[in-house]
Amino acid sequence: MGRTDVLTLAILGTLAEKPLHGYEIRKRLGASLGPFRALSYGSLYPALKRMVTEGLIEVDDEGVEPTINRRSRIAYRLTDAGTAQLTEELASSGASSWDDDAFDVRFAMFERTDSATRLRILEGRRSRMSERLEEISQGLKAMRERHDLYTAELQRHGLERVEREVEWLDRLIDNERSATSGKDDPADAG
Amino acid sequence: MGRTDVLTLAILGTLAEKPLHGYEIRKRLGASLGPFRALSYGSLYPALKRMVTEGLIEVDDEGVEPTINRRSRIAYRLTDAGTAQLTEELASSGASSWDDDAFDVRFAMFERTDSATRLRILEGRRSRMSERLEEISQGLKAMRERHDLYTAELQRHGLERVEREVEWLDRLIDNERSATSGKDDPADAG
DNA sequence: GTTCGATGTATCGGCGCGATATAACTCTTA
DNA sequence: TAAGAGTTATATCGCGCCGATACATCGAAC
Repeated sequence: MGRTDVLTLAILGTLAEKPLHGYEIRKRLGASLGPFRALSYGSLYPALKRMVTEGLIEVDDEGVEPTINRRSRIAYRLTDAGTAQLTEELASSGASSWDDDAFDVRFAMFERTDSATRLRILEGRRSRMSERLEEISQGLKAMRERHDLYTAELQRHGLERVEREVEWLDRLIDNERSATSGKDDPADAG
Repeated sequence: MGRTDVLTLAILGTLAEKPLHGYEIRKRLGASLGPFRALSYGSLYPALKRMVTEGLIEVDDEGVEPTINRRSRIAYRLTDAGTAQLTEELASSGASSWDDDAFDVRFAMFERTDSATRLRILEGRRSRMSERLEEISQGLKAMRERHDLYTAELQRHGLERVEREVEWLDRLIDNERSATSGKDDPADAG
């Protein structure tokens, strides 16, 4: 039941490298997912507390540098349960993995994801985008008689954006496939 | 003070053409803004009620087709106050007009917006996108040493998307300018 | 004749955002 | 050395919107 939500997964993944405090978690997440649409403190701090009570993370007293009396900061580290949950989640690829937000978070963790799962997620996302393509084309065709230039233009632009993403995904899927069939090289996407 | 929020504006704009009931409003909005990310009923129905108490819209008993006993449906029409607010809002172009969601809604109503305001909104959006471009490039440069291929690829894709939007906006701005300097032709963007 | 999908209104829980408060540290500059 | 700004850092609170859900009717297919 308790399917890990995107926020929890993102924090788990960020904490996997090393123990960090809230502010730094947010910064790193912002760097991974893009500077805008970084998660808010109003979500982050309550989530951290929740995750402590759930036993996924715990306060890290050890790592405090003993320079002087440091400013108040609370570092968190993964517990065994947290590590286990992250591992399990990274190996999974449910339909929720290709939602808009979830996909980006999952993709940012691809380096820690096995190749087979990477491929499944990319294909799932691709299929989702194909559905959108179809839906938008449908709507665009249906509004044929309606003569609002700007609305149509907005649709066309949306359509193009999705088309671009499909192309991008195709490129990544190709790389993933050839890397798998060959050795175990990381994908060279550029 | 009471700056019209996006949801209210969208409903106001949809109702401007003719009186409609909730379900139909949602459908039309979905057709304008794209089939996915259509607004939910959990937002729509409460908003309609709120707008009635605010005097922006009112229940439309008149327009009921007298065929037989129609299914329960509640059509709404704009009041004078609602029409006034829409008109005022359509002529404005505050910074909120180039937020992600707001911009799409405003753009979808461009046919009812005067050319000068159209241009100001397009330029505002363009400037917003330029800032993002800068931010992402900055972040991409800063993560130079960090060697996570997938994270970098995600950033690059995000960057490309924003670049595309800037190009799109430039095209529209050009059209708008030449239309203004020439006659009063609607933009021919294709 | 009944099952299915679309039409239609409505509410409720809850999550996450944006705003805001607070405060200590750091770097500049007068 | 002291003021001031900018960054680092934690925390909470209200509120808006979404997703799920419930319920009911209609038209068409089978």
